[in-house]
Amino acid sequence: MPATSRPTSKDVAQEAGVSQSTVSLVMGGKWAGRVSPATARGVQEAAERLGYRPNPAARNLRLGTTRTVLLMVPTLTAPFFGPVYTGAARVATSHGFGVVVSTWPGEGAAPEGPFAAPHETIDGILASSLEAARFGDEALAGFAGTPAVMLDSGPQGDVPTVDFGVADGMRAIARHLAALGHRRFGHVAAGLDQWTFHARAQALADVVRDVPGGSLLRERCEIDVASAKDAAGRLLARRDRPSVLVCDDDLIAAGAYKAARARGLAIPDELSVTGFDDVLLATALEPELTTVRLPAEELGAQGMTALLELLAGTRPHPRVLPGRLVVRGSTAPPHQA
Amino acid sequence: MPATSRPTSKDVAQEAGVSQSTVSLVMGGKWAGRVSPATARGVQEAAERLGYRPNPAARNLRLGTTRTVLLMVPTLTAPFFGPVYTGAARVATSHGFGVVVSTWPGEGAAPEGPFAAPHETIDGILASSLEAARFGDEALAGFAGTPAVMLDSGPQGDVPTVDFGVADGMRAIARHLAALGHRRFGHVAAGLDQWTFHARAQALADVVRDVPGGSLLRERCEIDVASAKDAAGRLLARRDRPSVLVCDDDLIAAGAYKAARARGLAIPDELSVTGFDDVLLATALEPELTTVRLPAEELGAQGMTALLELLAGTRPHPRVLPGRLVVRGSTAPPHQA
DNA sequence: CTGTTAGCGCGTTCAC
DNA sequence: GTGAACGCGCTAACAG
Repeated sequence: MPATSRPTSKDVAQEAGVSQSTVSLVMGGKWAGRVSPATARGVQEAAERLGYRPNPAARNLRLGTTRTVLLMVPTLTAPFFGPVYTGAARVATSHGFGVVVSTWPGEGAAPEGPFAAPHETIDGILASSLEAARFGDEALAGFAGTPAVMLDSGPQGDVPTVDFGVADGMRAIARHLAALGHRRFGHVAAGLDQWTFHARAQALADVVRDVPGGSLLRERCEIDVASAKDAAGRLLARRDRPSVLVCDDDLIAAGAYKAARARGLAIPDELSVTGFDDVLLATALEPELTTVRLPAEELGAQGMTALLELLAGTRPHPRVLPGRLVVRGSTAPPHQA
Repeated sequence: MPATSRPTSKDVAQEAGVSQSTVSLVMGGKWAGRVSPATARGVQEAAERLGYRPNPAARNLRLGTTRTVLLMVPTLTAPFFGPVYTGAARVATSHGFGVVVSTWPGEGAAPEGPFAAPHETIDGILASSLEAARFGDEALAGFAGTPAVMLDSGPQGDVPTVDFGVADGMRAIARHLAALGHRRFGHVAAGLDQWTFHARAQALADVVRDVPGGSLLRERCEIDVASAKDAAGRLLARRDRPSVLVCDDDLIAAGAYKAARARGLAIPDELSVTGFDDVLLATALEPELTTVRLPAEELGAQGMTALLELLAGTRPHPRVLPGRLVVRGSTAPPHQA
């Protein structure tokens, strides 16, 4: 056969002098007691010799399944989502599944037809960190029929979820700060319409309300260092300047560091700063950042586990992954002004 | 039909009262002058009503093409590869292609059969940052037949490549440092057997050799903050301590910062530090890092462009993307001891 | 133990 | 302008 096109199972059958079905059985690895060892080895050798590999498209068509799931994330540029993939891929691999990643289609890219995103043939979807604005159109119409699990997107109607215990995490931060003696809280909040950020804001407000003499100011920003620096700067410029900046994300905290430095405020002696997520950056900063560790890899792993259950016909229970307060060097009792 | 299984083109045909081929023509968008507008609209409405989407597996099998390419990277946890994906996806999308990501199979995971990595049906492969050790087995046997482009893996035999001008970048750093008056160079090198790191080491050595009275010490480490801190610490503990630490990666530079801080050395007054890549971290550090900006997104974009050319039958020319020296606050003339 | 047969859903001839 | 028939490569029944 020409070298230009790949050999098919028919070619292998011919080469080995058997029928296609025998080839299929041998390649499928389930010839135990159905094909003679001699014949099987002959087939394997023929396949090897020809460099044969089953055509996945044909296999998928016949089987109606691809053993592949799609992980959709808002972006791969943010440091948070790499580990999510890693966790998902680990679990998937151990069950003979593959994972492909896609990012949510951008603003401009009008999805042609319902759910144009994956060119892929997939068995299920892991949808991470969905924006609230997307729920209506996509989560319902988009996934149409495809088994899906939503990650880090808050409690949903009828689709299984895996979420972080962000409220508990934020409360832990706030209580840690209150115990240190802080009263004037500044919240540098992510300006994204996502469940997780709403939950963080709510939890922080709840705790501060119960702090005697407690006050809370809020500024919103993008999740990038420059924007966060601006927002933090606005907070620090006030006469009633907060003694602590509670940031919705470690990246935002990095911006807060820069704003503090720009005003000559020492961390943690004159200003405490906290982050959220505990990405790599948190320990690269000086001083190292007090933050809440969100088990991103575990999110991917648990999500995949739930999706696999779903594909197997079981209805997975909702999962909540606790965040853990990690106290490092960026928090201290407030400066006595 | 039952709600459990997705509608097929046959269902649409029946619903619209036409034949399958008519449906195929209309859905394919090429019914210009072959199907009456009235019929076409009827088909489209029927498809809409049923929520019909062509079965990708069947389409792939028939067409022999998937309009999907695979991007393989060493890891998604490192901050560098997100932008690579973004750039590749941007170009692919504009040509009607999709991108799926995979990481190189881990050490333990023995690839079953030749190239087990993608469960996917793909038209081509973008292989990024291959380790030299992998070349023999994978690059040759692995891609067997599949059109591939190698990214950031150095010049290859017969497969098209896109690389960074890392040697030029490293020379720019070294000359910048030499011009500031530095003589004692320390190289905190990544202990990975990749082309890019060999090229960096070579370029640095070349420049230092031509610096009058120049000396060069080298320590290797993993690409993570803790390991880099150790390696940098070993360099700083020497009697003939370098006046500058040239780091193979921004992450490594972050470790160098910590080592410096641990020894009470002020950056840049008592010690200069440089990075490589210019990831997000570079501007989050204090002082901001002097580094070489590697256009990661452009790497993905150019790689995809080359792969698309390859798929179209053209032989793409090798591409080299220049790195640009970005001088920030972490470099200064050496301290007069 | 092995070979023959049928059909997954689609796109594309070729008749009408 | 439209429909019937065929085959992509594979696997699962069923015969032998």
